[in-house]
Order: sequence, then structure tokens, then C-alpha cells
Amino acid sequence: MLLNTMELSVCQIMGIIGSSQSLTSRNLSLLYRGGFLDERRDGKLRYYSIRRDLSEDKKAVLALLRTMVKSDKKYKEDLLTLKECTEFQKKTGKCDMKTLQEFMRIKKKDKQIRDQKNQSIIQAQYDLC
Amino acid sequence: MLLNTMELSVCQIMGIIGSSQSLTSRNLSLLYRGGFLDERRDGKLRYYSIRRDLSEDKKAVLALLRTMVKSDKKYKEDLLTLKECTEFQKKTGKCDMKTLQEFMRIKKKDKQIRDQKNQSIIQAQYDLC
DNA sequence: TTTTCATATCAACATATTATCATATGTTGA
DNA sequence: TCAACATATGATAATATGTTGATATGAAAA
Repeated sequence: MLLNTMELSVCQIMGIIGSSQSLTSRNLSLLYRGGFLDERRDGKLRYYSIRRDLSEDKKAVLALLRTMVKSDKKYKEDLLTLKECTEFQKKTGKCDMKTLQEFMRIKKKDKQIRDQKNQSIIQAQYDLC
Repeated sequence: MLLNTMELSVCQIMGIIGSSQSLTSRNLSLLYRGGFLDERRDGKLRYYSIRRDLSEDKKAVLALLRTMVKSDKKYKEDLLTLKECTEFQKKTGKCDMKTLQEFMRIKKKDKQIRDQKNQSIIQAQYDLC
């Protein structure tokens, strides 16, 4: 679904959605072998994008997924992260795995802290009752 | 997908697609609880049909499944069986489980014989090479 | 009422799908 | 050539999904 927006490399995707390297690579290559994605190699990086010449069946599948995903919380977050991530890259010029992972590590920590806060608010509300 | 055509009872569906009673019942009730189906009770029988007031998401899912299933061999066979089955019912007036299962047992046997014939034709072609 | 039939449900099993870890492959720059 | 990095893959563990067989429930006929 992230690839709806733009072409992305394996490490970008793993950075954004927070999945492991092997899982990301594997799933992308499954989608590639399944005929959903195009692959472009540029040095060490491998960029994947949604194929332009999809069969009607596949177009329909993607169309459905796109409508289903619209209301998905994680998806919205990920889209936001993608935006931040590309802006970060434009500014710094950096697009390597380490930088991305560091970028994500910080984001993840922030999220954890936020979640903990929410959790303790909920707890506090329970305690009040 | 059979329910696209018309409202059907559990035993009709199990007869037509050749699935066990418990499996058929379970899957139908899952679809019902999932909000895809309507249920109507008439004596011992329970009729399921596709809900008229589906959400847009669910409509989209069904629309996709309908296009995907068009090219499915088993689906085409089942549609044919459904037709035969309803004609048989109109003629005989019978719609109980035993009759349906007997109807299916014969159909299944016919199919097996046909498949065996095809198999031996293929074998014969191999032998020729 | 008891029996029969249609359907539902539970527990156990079978199968399919996803994820992980360790390691291999291939690419680039020193 | 080697070291560093990005990606891929094989073996295996974790989890989800689908199926079956036995049994329960509930309605109608005998």
C-alpha cells in the first residue's frame, strides 16, 4: 500500500513500517513474483513499484485493498512517516539503512512513550471509578 | 458465491458444493456474523441470503470475489449443479437432506468415472510417446 | 412424548500463512 | 582484494485458518 504513493527501496519500506529486513525483502519479492510489482536495481538498492500494466484482476484486487486500507490507523501513520522520511532524506541527503533505522528507532521510542502516557491516563480513569 | 443467484438453505449448499454439514453450517454462520448474510428460519430449515444493505466495503469485497470467481471451474460446475438441483426439486417436490445427498452421491460418482476416463486417456497418450 | 431431521457448536487435528534467525549473494568504494 | 553494506534465501518456529467427528440444540412429524 505504501507503494501506491511512490517507488521505494527495501530499506525504506522496512524503515517506515518497522518490519525486519528479511521479512520485508521476502514479502516484496513474493509480490514481485506474484506479478504485482516492478523491480529496479540501482547499485546496492532495489526499488520496487506497482506495475503499470497490471491485469484487470490484479487492478481490482489493489483497488479493493486501497478502499479497505483507507480507514486503517497504522496505514495512516505509515503514510505520515513516509512523508517525514522523504523530507528527512531531502534535507540530509542520506538514504542508507543505518540512518533510516536510527530515524525509525527514535520514532518508535516516541510512540512507545506516547502509548504509555495514554495507557496511564486510561489506568487513572479506571482508578477513579 | 452460490448465494449470488438465490437464497439457499444449509443443506442445499452442502449438497451442491459437496462439503460436510458442520463445515457448511460453520462457514455460513461466520459469514452471517461477519455481516455478509441474512438468515431466515422456516421450520427446520435455515435459509441464508446475501444482505441487501451491505456496507460499501463489503459490497466491494463481494464485487471482487464475483469477478475473480468467474473463471473458476468448480464455481461453474456448482452453478450448473444448483440449476439441476432446483429443477429436480421442482419436479419431485423433495428438498430434504437425504434426497439431496443421494442426488449428490450419484453426481459425484458420475464425475469420478468421467475423471478416470480422462485420466486413462492422458495415460494412453503418455504411453504412445 | 418420542423420534427424526436440520442445524449449530465444541474439541482436536490438519494445513496454510507469516515471521525470525542465521547465513548467503551481490554491489560498491577503499 | 577486502570491508561494508543492501538484499535474498533456507530452515524452522509461531500463528492463523480450515476441516472433521462427535455431540448438542431445537423444530416438526409420528
